[in-house]
Amino acid sequence: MGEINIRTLAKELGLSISTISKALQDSHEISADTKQKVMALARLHNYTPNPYASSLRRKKSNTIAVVIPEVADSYFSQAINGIETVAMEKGYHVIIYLTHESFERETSIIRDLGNGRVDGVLMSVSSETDNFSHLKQLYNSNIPLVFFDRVCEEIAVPGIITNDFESGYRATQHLIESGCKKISYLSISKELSIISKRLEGYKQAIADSNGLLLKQEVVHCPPTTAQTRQEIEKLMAGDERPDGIIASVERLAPPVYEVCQQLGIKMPDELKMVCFSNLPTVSILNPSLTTITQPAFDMGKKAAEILFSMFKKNKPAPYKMLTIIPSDLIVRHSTERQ
Amino acid sequence: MGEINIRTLAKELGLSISTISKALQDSHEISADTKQKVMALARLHNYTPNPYASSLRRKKSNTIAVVIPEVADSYFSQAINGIETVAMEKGYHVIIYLTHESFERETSIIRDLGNGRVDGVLMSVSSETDNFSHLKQLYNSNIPLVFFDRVCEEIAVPGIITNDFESGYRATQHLIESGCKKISYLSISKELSIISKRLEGYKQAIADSNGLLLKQEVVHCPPTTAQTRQEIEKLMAGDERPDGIIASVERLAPPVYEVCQQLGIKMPDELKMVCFSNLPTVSILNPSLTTITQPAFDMGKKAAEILFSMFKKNKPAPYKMLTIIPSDLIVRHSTERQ
DNA sequence: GTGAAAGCGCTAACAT
DNA sequence: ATGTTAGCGCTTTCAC
Repeated sequence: MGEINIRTLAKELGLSISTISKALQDSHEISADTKQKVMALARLHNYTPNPYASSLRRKKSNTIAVVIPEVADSYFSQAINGIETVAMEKGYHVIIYLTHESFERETSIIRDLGNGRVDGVLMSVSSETDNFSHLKQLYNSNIPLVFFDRVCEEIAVPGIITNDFESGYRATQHLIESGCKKISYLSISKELSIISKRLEGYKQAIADSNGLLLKQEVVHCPPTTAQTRQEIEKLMAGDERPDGIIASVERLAPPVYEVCQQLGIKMPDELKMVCFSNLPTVSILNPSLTTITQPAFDMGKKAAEILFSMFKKNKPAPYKMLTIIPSDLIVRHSTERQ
Repeated sequence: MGEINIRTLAKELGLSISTISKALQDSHEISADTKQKVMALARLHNYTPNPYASSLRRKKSNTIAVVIPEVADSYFSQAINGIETVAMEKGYHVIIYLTHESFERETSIIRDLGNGRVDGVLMSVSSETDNFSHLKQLYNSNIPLVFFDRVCEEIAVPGIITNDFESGYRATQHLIESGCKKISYLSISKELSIISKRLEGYKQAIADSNGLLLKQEVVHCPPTTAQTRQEIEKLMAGDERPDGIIASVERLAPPVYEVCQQLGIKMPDELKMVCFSNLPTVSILNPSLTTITQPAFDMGKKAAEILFSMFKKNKPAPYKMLTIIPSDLIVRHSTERQ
């Protein structure tokens, strides 16, 4: 830490500490002349007030936490861009915490967030999370909390989501219209709100397709790539293999392509797929991949905006308000009708 | 911020403030019995010491900054995972700052980092950066700094890099061996160390292929997707279009595929490409993409480890030490010889 | 328009 | 083994 502080500046200018402080904050109590001098000296020394002293005194950290399962994921990294846009604009700092889909890590991260380190928390819950006491505790410590994408309905705070049910429905309907008779749904969690809503949409679409005799099936994909790959091999090597797949998150698409290549299954002839994905390369895959594309940047941006609105004390807390930003179904070759 | 603090605990237990503080730090001065009671009460109230008060007193923030151009990039997001692994283990917090390749943003971020907010900085410089006074200033304020990937050679601090020259050489050599006669190099910056080293490798490989009469050409790709797309269209629609491309960063690959599709240029028959990329989807592209794959996670991890080693005062500063972790050339169909 | 002084919550000498 | 106290660097009342 630098050895020059507000006291040094005060001495150097023959002014009091409080005058320096006020001048640096451009207070109207201070004469233009003094402000000039103070600012100039501060710039000269490359001085900015110690953020920890300032935060301690003000009881405000100018920092928010973003708690997500993974950063190497196009949805989350784009959401971070949205969050960072508004944080930057407001002069806030963003601490990133990664749970790697582990309940234990999530718990220990959240428990460390109630002590004033951050002014607010933006969060997407891990796929393992089925107990919410850590979140309730955070909620009870009165620190503003906003969920995005993977919300937790047990906690009465705002959430930014996309139209997951409808997206699951449209994806499935699209596969049915493309001629699929047996559609499998690749899941990653029984707990996650988004995954189950997408699943409900899928089920509803199948139910609504009376008379088309569609088989349905939910395949649970484990967290590691290798395990997921095995699960998909098992699925595709079986006698009753599907002719349509809904992949509920982007990391599930590559193993499907790989298994198809390995087993000589032709897409879209023998298998059609829709994937929830924001990857920039979906359009140049072989075949190009039909996707449900989420408004990741906008969801992150909106979540941050709502969090910042909660910082204004006078404003009433937006109790459990849900903001829905719709996703797009983008049709490409992986679902082309034969 | 919570209203319960160390004083509350002290009163509640009839002990002094300092006893509480020491007990919470598991000091050997405190009896096992007292520790028990203190820990229990702290847990009951979900109390942890105010990090800002603690940081102010200790002159240590337990926080590091990661300054990168972009997070929605597989290299940087994987590097963050490596950084986070070691930060988590050491009980450190990670603040992310995004420059979006803007020199101005980079400068203002760095200028705000000399005041004790973080104990150290990990950084990859922006492609616009050609003046290093902000970095020198940070260096002069004695806060530990480590570069990874995009290092700045003007500053005498450690850097973690990969074998960029050799990778550029091998990529080019591979294209030559696959029969290319005119190889274009897609650049994103004239300043960036990594880009120019890869470029030198490219030039050297061409120079070393005496007698094969290879044409070379460097195409500069602007920051936006649309502009890059135009640049590549111009390149590929021209009379003397290349039969080989080295794409120096991953975001340059999709537009090449798209332009080829649009103009009916067949890969790898009429155009072969090698791309510096860590995208998980390269193997399922059409055709699958030959890549130089960087050890992103390991580079992030190593950078963090070196930064943490600099925190130990007794250790000598690792003056301008360069750590090189090699990349892999992974051959796929985009460079298949006809 | 400027200054003196209290105190944010904590840690670490230094008592005892 | 426990307690007293100074002070980290800053902001903010309150006085002048």
